[in-house]
Amino acid sequence: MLKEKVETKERVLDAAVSLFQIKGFNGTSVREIAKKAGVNVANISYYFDGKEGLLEYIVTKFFEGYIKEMDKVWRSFQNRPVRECFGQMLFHVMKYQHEHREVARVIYRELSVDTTFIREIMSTYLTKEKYYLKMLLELGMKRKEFRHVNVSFTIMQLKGMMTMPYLHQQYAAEVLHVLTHEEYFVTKYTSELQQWINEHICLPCTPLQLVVK
Amino acid sequence: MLKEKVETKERVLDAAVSLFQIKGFNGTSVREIAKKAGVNVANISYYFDGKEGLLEYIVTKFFEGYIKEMDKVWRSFQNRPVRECFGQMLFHVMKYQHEHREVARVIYRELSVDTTFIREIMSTYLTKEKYYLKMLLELGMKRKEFRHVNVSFTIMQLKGMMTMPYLHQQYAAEVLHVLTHEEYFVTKYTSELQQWINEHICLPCTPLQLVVK
Amino acid sequence: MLKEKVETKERVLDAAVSLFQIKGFNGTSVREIAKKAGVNVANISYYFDGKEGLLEYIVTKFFEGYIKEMDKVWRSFQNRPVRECFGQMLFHVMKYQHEHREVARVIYRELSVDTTFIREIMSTYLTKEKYYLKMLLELGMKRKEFRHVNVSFTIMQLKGMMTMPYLHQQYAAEVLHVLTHEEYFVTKYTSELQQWINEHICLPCTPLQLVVK
Amino acid sequence: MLKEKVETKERVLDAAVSLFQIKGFNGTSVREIAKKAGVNVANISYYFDGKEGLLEYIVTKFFEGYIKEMDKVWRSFQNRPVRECFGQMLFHVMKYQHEHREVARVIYRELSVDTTFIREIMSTYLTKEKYYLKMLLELGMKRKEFRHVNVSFTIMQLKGMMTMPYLHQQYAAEVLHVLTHEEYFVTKYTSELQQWINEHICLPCTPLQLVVK
DNA sequence: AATGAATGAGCCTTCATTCAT
DNA sequence: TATGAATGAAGGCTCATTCAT
Repeated sequence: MLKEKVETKERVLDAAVSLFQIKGFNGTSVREIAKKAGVNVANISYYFDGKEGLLEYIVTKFFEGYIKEMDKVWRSFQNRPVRECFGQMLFHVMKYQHEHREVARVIYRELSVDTTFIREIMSTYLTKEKYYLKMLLELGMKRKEFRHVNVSFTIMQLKGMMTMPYLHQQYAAEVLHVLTHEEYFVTKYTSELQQWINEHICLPCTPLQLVVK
Repeated sequence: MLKEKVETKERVLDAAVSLFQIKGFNGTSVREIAKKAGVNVANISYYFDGKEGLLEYIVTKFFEGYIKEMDKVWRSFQNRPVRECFGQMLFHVMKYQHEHREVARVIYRELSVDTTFIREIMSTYLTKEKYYLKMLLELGMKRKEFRHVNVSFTIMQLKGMMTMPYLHQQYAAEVLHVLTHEEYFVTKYTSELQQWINEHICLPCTPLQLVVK
Repeated sequence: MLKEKVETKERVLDAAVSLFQIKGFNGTSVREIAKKAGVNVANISYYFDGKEGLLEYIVTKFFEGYIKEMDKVWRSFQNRPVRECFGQMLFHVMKYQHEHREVARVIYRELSVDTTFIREIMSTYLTKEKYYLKMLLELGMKRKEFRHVNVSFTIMQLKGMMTMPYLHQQYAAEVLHVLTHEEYFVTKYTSELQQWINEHICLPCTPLQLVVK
Repeated sequence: MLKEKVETKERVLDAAVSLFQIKGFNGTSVREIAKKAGVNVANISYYFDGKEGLLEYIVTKFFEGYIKEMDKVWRSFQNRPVRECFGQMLFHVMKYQHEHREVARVIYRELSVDTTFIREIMSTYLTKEKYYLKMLLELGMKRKEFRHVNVSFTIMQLKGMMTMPYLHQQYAAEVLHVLTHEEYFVTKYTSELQQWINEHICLPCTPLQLVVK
């Protein structure tokens, strides 16, 4: 049936993400995935053209949505205060990341290895992300909304803070006793980051209004 | 000769770290390591009791030194202003991490997978690290040096910022065009983090003196 | 094809028995087996879950049939003279052993090593075999058909004589110049054993009728 | 010291026999042997020229003593009744075997595999053993002491009964509950075998006197 | 005589993939 | 679309042995 067909692909994706997230891409075998998904191994090659293709599909889909979120914010805020746009961007990206937190954990880990595919991801999606952030920061600085900051360093710090709870979810849970998958967490953590922007980036006279959806 | 014997073990370690860092633990085969080290494969089992043991050796050694750095700072600063101790701790840990930046990349990546060994590392070294940070933060708050902050969130943000340039070294280089292995970088980035502490944690009246070495 | 599928498994079995018999279980590598069977090595793990599983399959199958033979005789002879049943049992077991003489050689050798699996085999099949023999001997003694003999010793002697030509087939051939695989041999040797039963176990008045099928 | 030197060789032998007996020759590694013996692995190659040489040493030593026992009996009994000589031979061989029962288990198992070395053993020691047995049997038949029996079959039966308790020591213990290492056992079992000779081989008029040392 | 380091060959198993069905 | 059989390559590990000391 038609329904079944779609399901197989979806079930493979779910199983793969769930396993990659815990054991890593190279630590997971296609047989495990197929078993967890309750389908035949050959389907993985059939639908994704191999294990590698499966990862590529997952990563690409994630970043496609990720950039779309940024794009959406950018297009709707173009002429308002930069700080608002920046805050909104942060908020929506965090929300998106939270909704795809298992995939995020997989991706942020795999981004740290050096393969051709990862380089491609960097030169497309991550460069695009950087473009948005840099543009906003520079615009804010130009408009005297933001202090003069080192763009790269700021992005690095921001990305470090943003990815930490999802990449190191287990550390958060077992060492810090913070359950990063809870709805409450992402809300609270995001406003901490927005506060950081306020303190660290915005010029003091005009504080950023926290806009939560 | 005595010198030779030590060399084999050391060469395996170097080769392993270098490869793990780029391809990941599971993405690297023992044969590759042995080949790169210019020694026989069997030496890996001989010296480290298998590939797993090799990783454990590397990780343990790194954290042993890591905690030692924190401990050293803690013992020499006990009765001075907390902000100084906190700043010194950050500085020395960043320095240590920079000196072992390849290992750091391996470790921060592997920390994100779920294995018995990683859980052990968390419950020993990372719990110890958290203990120091938490203690200092709470002491600072008690002494009215620090603002009242959420300890776990603060640690998460701090650790996110600290690990980012080394875990995602390639991203830093290729997307942000920041060469995180340069001496200059670590100095500059560390003072950014210290500034963050000043702004975000310290109460405004008494700014932290940046103490570099 | 259906025929092909069965063949692979069967060919592995044949090759394995043939090699185990000559070189021993531990002296045979899976690659040799696969090569001799003309199939890929991976099939051994695929079909038998590893080399160990292959042996277990062979041994279990052999003893399953072995006990079945004894059982069959037991069920059809229940109320006739014990000596007849005993003789029939010997005859059918020898016949079964002869038909599976290669497997028998493998098994009688491996039975002499100490592994968990072998202990399991002993506590199931060999205990069952002993049960039949003991029962018959005791029944015969009770009915005054048999002399009073030490059951354990008798079983040991009998089993020693029965297994010798197959376990030490090569000795039989090269030293004694007896070709134990010949049809003629098993017939002759079995009647010698039946004669032994007559002389050693049966009371003289009522000699056992040799019943050859 | 001198004492130590001898000890190393002896300790390797003891450890080897003990392990071979339980795990088989191919199932035992030289490292295990060295570890159990408490000596360095290289000593095995040093003293026995490799693992194979170790086995050859053990086997040869055993059979050297074995044949010596037969020879001794043969030389001292030459002109007395054959049955006595035959009985004495059986007795001394069983005694020798019992004293070297661990080695015996190793050897009888390894005799069943097909290697060049085993063929050599067969064509020397086992052929010699057969020569003695055959000679005695034929002499007895000639002198009308023995019934006319098939020499090869008789040897096969006899050897089967003789080796069974030592090769399948574990079977004897765990299935038949007979502890074949006990002094009592060998005495009792040997007289059973001598009785077998009486019944099966000797002509009834002149029974064999059981001579136990 | 005895050692510990080091080797190359080989071990069994598992991998991702393909193929006929 | 989905399967189970089958594959070649590669995985990590252990083997018996050698060598300088």
